[in-house]
Amino acid sequence: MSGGATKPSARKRSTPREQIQHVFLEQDGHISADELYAAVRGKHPSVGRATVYRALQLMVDAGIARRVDFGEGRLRYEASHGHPRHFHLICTQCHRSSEFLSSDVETLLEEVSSARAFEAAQTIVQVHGVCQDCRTGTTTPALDGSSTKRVFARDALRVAIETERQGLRFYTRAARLTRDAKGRKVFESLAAEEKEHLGTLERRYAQLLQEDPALEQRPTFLFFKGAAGGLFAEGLDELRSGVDDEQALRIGIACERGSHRFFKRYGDRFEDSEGKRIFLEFADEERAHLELLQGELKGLQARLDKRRRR
Amino acid sequence: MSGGATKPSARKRSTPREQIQHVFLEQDGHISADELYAAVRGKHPSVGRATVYRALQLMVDAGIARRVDFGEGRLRYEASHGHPRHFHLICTQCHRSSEFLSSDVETLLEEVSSARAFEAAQTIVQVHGVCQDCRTGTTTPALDGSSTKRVFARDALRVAIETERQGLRFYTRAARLTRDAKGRKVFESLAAEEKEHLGTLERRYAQLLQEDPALEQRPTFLFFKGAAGGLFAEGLDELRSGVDDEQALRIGIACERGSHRFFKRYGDRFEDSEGKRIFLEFADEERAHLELLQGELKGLQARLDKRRRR
DNA sequence: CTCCCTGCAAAACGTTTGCAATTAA
DNA sequence: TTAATTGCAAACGTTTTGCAGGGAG
Repeated sequence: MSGGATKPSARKRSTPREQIQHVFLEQDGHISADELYAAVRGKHPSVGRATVYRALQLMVDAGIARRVDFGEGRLRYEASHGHPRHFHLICTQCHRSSEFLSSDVETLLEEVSSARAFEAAQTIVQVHGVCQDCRTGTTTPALDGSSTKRVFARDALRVAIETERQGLRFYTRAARLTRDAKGRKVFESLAAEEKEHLGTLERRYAQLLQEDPALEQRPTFLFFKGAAGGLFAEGLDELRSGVDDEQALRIGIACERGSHRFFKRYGDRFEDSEGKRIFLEFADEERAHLELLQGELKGLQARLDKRRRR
Repeated sequence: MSGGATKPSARKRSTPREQIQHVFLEQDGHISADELYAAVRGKHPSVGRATVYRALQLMVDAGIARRVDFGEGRLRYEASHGHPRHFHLICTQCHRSSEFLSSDVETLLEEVSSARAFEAAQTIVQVHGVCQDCRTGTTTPALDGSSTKRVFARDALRVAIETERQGLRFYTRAARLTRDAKGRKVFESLAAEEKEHLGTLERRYAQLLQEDPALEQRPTFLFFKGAAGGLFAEGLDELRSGVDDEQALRIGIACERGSHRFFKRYGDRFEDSEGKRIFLEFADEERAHLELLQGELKGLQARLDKRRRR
């Protein structure tokens, strides 16, 4: 655990540890210690098995690698850089695994932990079974590292775009319903803002598609449901049943707060990546809206107070 | 066998394999092979380690035991009889684990599997972290086998009672809204039925509490949310917005179908237990309601058709 | 007699450690 | 010089296996 901060500067061209790390990082998927040892031996025949184990341990400590245990009786390792933490679907026949993330599952598990006063540090979710390829005989190529990143960015964008759309519908409707002129203006400007940002997100999405035309066909990585989308939808429902200006503001505030929290929380917890950036930028956007609405609510209340006093 | 010398009369009454199984079944919680070996040796010193491993494998094959891997570098085993499958909260400090089940998480994971065309066989969910006791210094006694069963029954009853209550409210309101005399009668009789059944369930709950007065304080085992409760609640919402007889019937049918499916699916998948029985009985109840409503819908449509033709 | 079960010891397996040699600072 | 790093081999803990002895049908 000790000599962390100092860099083991150039002693040879590269030390065995650096060689191992280099070989590790160019692997895709989940590699076992022995597989890594073999790969390293291919390039650097003098490296010992123990050094590989020690290097893996160090990479795990440094956050470069993550240990995964599929219950095979041996451990596997995956590169963590740019990869969000995730769950696994593990095929018992071909022993390949595919990754996914469900923010809804994570939320539920947090609720369970909290109900038991349990301080969760790490969550392992594995679904063991038979994959599509093994059942149908087709062959879906495994995702390499850069594809995974793009898929993650794609899904993050989809969540953001979907939320943005719901936000836009919400503010358009709220503007229509609001009688107070100033309040209406706020909703109108928010709607305009959402529209513009929606355009930005959609352009980014299109750009991502250009980088990888097959991207849209790739299976979903990030599953979300109630998490963020549900919030604005709920607000929309409430708007439908007829509300006054103040209530509309309050509903908007609740939506933006929920949305901000969701994107902030998940963005913070992702590894550094395009997907992370998308989430955090979106969280900022939502917070700005939140603050605008909060200010507007105060203003509205002040005006109402004044009117009442007269 | 060496037993001949030590035990004069009742020798050879049970084979080592039976002895191991017997000792295994009287253990609580998750036991490792070595711990079981030690426990068996306490009663039957001649049993070999390999026989313990072989017996465990056979019990797993026979469905008596379940393997669990907490990533400690060794496997653990738990008795499966009467225990529903479940997820784990695992304390990294005291190495104890507690169990829970979330039907919502299961549902979400099924959706993910289905989206990936993955045929799920087994789902592992482990939350690693620090338990309440280790953080606060208190000591919560571990649940023994019979307590776990009672907690499970308690939670199953709670889900059933909650669903029943929502059903009662739903039918009471539906009866009030229905103009067609025959349809109203159906809703009224359904409401009466739900009321009576609710009483039965509540009596069963009270009885369970008598068996273990501390039962109500024990932490939740079965987490449920949208799964069943949400269904009737949604139906109630729809009723509120004003519907005609036919729509009310359709909403009721949707609710009962959802409810039936939920209880049937989970009941089927539980190990044999009080909780399982509660779920399956409830599923039957809901199916009966479903059929009644479907018949009533047909009748109503026939009457409407007749009226229209005239 | 055959067949399966058993206990013991040995092997297998992935992983860690002791140690002496090597290297960098 | 000192401290860290390495390769090798041995040790480690868990689990499986080979095998010969025994019991039951």
